[in-house]
Amino acid sequence: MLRTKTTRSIRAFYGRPTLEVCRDCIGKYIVYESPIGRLAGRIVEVEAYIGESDPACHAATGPSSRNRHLYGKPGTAYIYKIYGFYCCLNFVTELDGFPAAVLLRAAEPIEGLDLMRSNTPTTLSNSKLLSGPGRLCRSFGLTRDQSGCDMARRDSLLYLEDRHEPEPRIVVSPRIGITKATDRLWRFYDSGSSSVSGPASLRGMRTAAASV
DNA sequence: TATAGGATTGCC
DNA sequence: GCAATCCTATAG
Repeated sequence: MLRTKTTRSIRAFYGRPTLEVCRDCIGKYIVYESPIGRLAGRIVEVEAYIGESDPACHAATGPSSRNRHLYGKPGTAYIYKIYGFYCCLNFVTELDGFPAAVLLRAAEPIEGLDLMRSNTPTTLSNSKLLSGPGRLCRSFGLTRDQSGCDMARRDSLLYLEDRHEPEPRIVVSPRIGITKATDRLWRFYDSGSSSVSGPASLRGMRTAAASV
């Protein structure tokens, strides 16, 4: 990653096994050069959704108008609306045509906190502005209008950035908020971050942290 | 065309 | 604990 590299090499970052991409995302930055200014957050929690054989993946029932971006090139943003209120941001992984993605669930606000607050009237503390997939999109001002954008392009307004910081302590757990395939340990988070989403019982250090 | 439910959040 | 609110998938 990412900005100093070519579109081809950025594409290669996304075009790998989803669980590897998940692990590599923790501690990286999600940046959005939004209409009202530059926003950035340090990613602390993601989940993997992998293929039509994953019952919890939106591609579980095959291609449709809703999930078509999942079948696009790695690095493609896939943003959908949930519960009629919120949006969730994913980016596509693996091979072009294979439906898999990483869901961004939480980040620590780094740049543009005032802009985030202007996007979302809220009483949340700073550390919680991007804590949860709905909050992340709301504070960033991301909607389905940005779905399908190519985050691997060097001129993309939405992209990942590597600030070459030490790798954080990464913990894995079952995915949360779903009812199917809850046995898969496809959620990854930085156990040292106060911005991880979910109840406290799902944010702490685990002794049985598996590796990818 | 009708209806059920969802990768959530915030307030009662 | 539950309502809010809308889009999609599925059934009729």
